[in-house]
Amino acid sequence: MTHDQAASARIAAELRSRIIQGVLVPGTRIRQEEIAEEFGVSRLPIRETLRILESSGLVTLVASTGAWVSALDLDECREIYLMRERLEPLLLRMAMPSHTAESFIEFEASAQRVEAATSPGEFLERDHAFHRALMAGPTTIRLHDTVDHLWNLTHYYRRQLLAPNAVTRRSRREDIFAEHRMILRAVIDGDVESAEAMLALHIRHTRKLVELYPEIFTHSGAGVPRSSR
Amino acid sequence: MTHDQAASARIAAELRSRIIQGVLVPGTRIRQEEIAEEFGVSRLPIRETLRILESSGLVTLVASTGAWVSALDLDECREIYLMRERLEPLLLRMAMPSHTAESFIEFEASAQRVEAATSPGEFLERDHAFHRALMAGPTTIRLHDTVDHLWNLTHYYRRQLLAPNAVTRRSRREDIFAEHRMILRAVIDGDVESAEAMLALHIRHTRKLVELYPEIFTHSGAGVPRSSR
DNA sequence: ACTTGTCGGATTGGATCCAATGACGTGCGA
DNA sequence: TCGCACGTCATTGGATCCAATCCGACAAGT
Repeated sequence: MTHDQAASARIAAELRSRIIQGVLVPGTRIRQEEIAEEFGVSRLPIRETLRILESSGLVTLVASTGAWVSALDLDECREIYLMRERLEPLLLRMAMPSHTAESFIEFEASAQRVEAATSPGEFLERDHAFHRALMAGPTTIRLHDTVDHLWNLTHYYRRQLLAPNAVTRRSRREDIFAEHRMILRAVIDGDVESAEAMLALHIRHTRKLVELYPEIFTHSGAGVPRSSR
Repeated sequence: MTHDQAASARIAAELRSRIIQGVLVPGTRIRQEEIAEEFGVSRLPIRETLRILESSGLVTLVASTGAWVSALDLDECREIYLMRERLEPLLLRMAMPSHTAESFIEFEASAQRVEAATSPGEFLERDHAFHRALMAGPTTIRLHDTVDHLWNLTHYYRRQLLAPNAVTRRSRREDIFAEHRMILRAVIDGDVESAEAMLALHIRHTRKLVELYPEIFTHSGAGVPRSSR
């Protein structure tokens, strides 16, 4: 079939993936023609793609000038974490009624996979999978999208936090595992209040860690337009 | 100047305004050519406009088929209210440190204007202004945008709730005023915890009211594609 | 030497034109 | 009379072409 979905949406998904995986570093310029050539389409769908990414905050575009991968500063990152501290517990609460005994087994396995991760990339991937599994509910599309969106916005910096510095990785690693187990325990017990509180604390701890390493927000490129949305 | 901002963004803002003001009813189809002709531009910027509105959930577009103003059902509306119950108190908390004595005076005046509103449209307008004023902070762009977005998504239904039925309007009116005053009192006292709790309760009460009148979600148009995001 | 004005290339924004897909209506057959 | 298939038509999706804007370099003047 010629287009199982619109080209703009498909390319937007691909670019989003590159941005959150750090292939496209915040601050780098995006030239329409370059992307168009790579995907073998005209510039037109690319323009639509950039509008989509802009309205979700991943790309900052200046009229008649160009598009850049949005960069966050520490305050914005903190703000996003604060939002996650409020929203993810809510999402977890709404997902919990639909969990079953089979879900719990899968959650345990997922938590095990996080602990068995050997590389930062693997860890990030599996950690995200664990959180997504816990909060996967049938009837919360918008909330789920919002949470996913917030996660995407900070994914690059989370990776920065883990990748270069073995110290931050070591010190926090065991804490994260313990927190995961406590969240999982509360979920299995059906204790909504504990699960919410523990998940909020989990995110809060990560935020505190981010605030300890503000140097990950110093992008070398000086002329990077800041995000406007 | 030929374009102080991009045409797609300008038209997106206009259409958004029409949707939240109820000029464009949820479920109505949007034909690109029609809009293009009205604004005196080609279909191209309209396409970008629709992508923008889609990614913010106001418009649902089906590949090669068309675009419709997104319609909510009761569950989605409840979900959005639950998100607001979590996020708006956070935004209020973050805004409070920047408030001054002059702000307080303006808040009082704004609350008075809400109570003096004579028509449903006026009431909605002033109520929104009051909430926005309370939560206007300098350093919370993304949170503010998210809250504003959630507000937009339910604006039409809030209007529906007030407009036709004098009973719901009467019964809740005094409660709303009282809650506004209690929130304002807490804000002026600098009591963050009370302000957060009271605002959450305020939103919760409105949600409960919405849940009492599910008939506002019965859109006559049968073939309306549901929102996917 | 530094600032300022101007010119040129590169890049984005928009309009028109063409192809492809989905929907609706009609006609044929059971 | 009802159901299915086919053909036409309206509408969307994409490509190419043209105009407007912005950035950088070069040159001239102070």
